[in-house]
Amino acid sequence: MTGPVSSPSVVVGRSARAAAIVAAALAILESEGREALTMRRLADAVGIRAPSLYKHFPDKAAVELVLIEHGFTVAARAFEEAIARDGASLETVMTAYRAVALAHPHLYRLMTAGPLPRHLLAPGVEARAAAPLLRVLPQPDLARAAFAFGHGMIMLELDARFPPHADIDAAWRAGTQALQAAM
Amino acid sequence: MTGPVSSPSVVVGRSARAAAIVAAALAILESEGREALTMRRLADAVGIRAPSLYKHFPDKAAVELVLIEHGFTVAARAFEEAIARDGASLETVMTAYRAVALAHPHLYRLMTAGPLPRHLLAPGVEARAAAPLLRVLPQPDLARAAFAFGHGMIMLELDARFPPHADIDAAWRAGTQALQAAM
DNA sequence: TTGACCCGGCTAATGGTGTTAGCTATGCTG
DNA sequence: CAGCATAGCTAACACCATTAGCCGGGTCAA
Repeated sequence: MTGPVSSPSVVVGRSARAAAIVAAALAILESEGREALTMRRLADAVGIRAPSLYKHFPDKAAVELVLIEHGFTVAARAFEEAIARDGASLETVMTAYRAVALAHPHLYRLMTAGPLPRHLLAPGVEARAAAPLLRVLPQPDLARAAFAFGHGMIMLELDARFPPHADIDAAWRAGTQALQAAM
Repeated sequence: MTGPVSSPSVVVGRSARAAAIVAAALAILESEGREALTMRRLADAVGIRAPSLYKHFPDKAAVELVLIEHGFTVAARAFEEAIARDGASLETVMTAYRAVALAHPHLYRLMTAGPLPRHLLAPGVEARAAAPLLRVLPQPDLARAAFAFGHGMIMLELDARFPPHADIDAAWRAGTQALQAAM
């Protein structure tokens, strides 16, 4: 089950049509996954023909890039709210990380699939999402280890790569506590 | 840089043609990545037409499955040799994990891309690759955390997701030591 | 020896993908 | 009012995995 489709936050400065395209793309992605997000399908959802999409975006990657930026913003907000609510601890951030990734699995996959075209990403978007983890875990090496741990856990959980009987909550706790203790 | 293309180990019981197809598929995958592995390209490499591949494999996923099994075997051997050489420690296994993944990045990506069709996998192949980690880290929850940490580190490194100045070796050490200390 | 059969090639074609070229209508602007 | 950019359209291209159907050659049995 995916969470409710939030309206895209990365729409400012775009034409109404472009914003509608992004909204439709996000809806398709979140409900049916990356494979379902084709240019024809997207055009259908907006009520135009596929080639007309290229009047608003240079290619499919450009649409996906906007979705990725949206994903970073959603994640950043989730981390910030979690810290405000539950305090600035590693456990808070890791719990929020898992929650937001599982609430938007297809978006999370898109965000982390393959190399990230950093030079095309709006500046600050990535840094804002990374900041909360660095705040609760200031040592850079340990922060990267924690990031990798969380990312790996999510991917393995999403891909059902753990054995069926595995206690995923316990694995999260064990890893988080190990990193916590190393601070 | 990918390592040298090892000859596929999962070829027993196949016709010579099928074995040649698997060998060519592995060569294409390891040298050019998953996108380059198309049925036409694969058929070209073997010297036949694409539809003729279907006389030997039901579909493309079946070819990829053999490559995945090969990857598990390669990884398992690497772990076993590392333990025999350097002793059964978590650090040994983690180092071997990273080494084998970086030596075969495209194969590693294929192995870990999306859900694993366990019911189609030859029995024991996955368990053999998982055994060394469970040996050096018997607590299941911590072992899963270590697996996730290693997998996450590899994916982030392969996708150049860490900032350019990041000390990836140090992050591996930090995470490994944290898990080690939690045993 | 001849017939049947199956194996492993082939060509042609289908429906999908992203994308480009080129036409046209609408509406804003000088 | 002329001109031009905008944003739609159809047709088409190259590629993808895959299927249908044909055919030659080898094997094996009668």
